[in-house]
Amino acid sequence: MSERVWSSSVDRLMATDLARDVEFLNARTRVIGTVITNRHLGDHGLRVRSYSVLSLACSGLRPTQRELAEFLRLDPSQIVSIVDDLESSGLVVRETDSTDRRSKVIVGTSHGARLHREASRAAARAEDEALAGLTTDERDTLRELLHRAAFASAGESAR
Amino acid sequence: MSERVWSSSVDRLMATDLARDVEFLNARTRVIGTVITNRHLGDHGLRVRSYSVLSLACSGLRPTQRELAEFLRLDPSQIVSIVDDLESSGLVVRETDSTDRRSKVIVGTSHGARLHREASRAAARAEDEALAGLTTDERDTLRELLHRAAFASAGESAR
DNA sequence: TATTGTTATACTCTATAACTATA
DNA sequence: TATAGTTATAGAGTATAACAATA
Repeated sequence: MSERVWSSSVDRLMATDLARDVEFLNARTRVIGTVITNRHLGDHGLRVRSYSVLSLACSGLRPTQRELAEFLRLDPSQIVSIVDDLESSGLVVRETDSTDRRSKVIVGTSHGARLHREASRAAARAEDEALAGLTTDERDTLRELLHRAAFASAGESAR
Repeated sequence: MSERVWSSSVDRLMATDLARDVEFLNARTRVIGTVITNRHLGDHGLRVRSYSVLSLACSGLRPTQRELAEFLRLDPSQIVSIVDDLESSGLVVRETDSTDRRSKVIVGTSHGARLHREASRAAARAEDEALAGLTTDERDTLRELLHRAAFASAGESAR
């Protein structure tokens, strides 16, 4: 069996209502997951947000900055600095959309694609570490339910 | 059936690997959930973090600030300012632990308990809104899996 | 010596408004 | 008139170190 890893202070409070609150559980899971993932991605000079943008840039779908912002739920102005960093590192390039010269399409370079392949393995290891304690089936169920929650929640189109 | 609420830009990118990444899905779900929950809690002058502290203070378990920090995965110094705010609003009080005078136990006042009852209903409505699209059974499953992920992930006891 | 709460500080993340160039 | 990207700025959240009181 797995050993106890948190102090008694923590499981003493697990009897509270808050410990059954999805918003709280989501927040706590995310803090833990982000710390672990940033640590793994840090070996490749990336963090969660920059990895996400690089991943979409290397998907072949040629997203615009506006699409990145909506998908990642970040403000368009935040995308600017993330793309600036990735571009100055030679991982992605901005291409002006030929059909709408206002839009800029973000595409990964060959260097970016190579780094993304390495980083995605690091991200997978981070996920594996963060979800230790869940079986493979349970991880798939969690993924499916989070996917629905992340994309099906109506009405909250923006801030 | 529910109508489409996100633009085509978003579901165009749902075919990417990132859309199956638990860390990303968790982040997106949390952003949506936090926005919704903060909006509901704002009617009572609370936000997610202050509501969490108030909730534990009103649990009857008399948590110390250190316990709050570990359970909520916040730095002890962050607890200070949250408790300062709640205390200056008359919602909680600091009581010096009689068995260890270094520790301060945070307990809700009667005013705090009353506000917490109202706020917990607001939080429940927020959860209901954030998880629209999931059935009751699915919400319970999500709650259970997040609970395991939030508390079972070993090794990441602190920074 | 070690721990609890506290203060101070810096850094990251998030939110808002205004500007430019294109449509 | 509206939209994509950009800049600037402020606020919220997070991380780190040092200190006083107590153990």
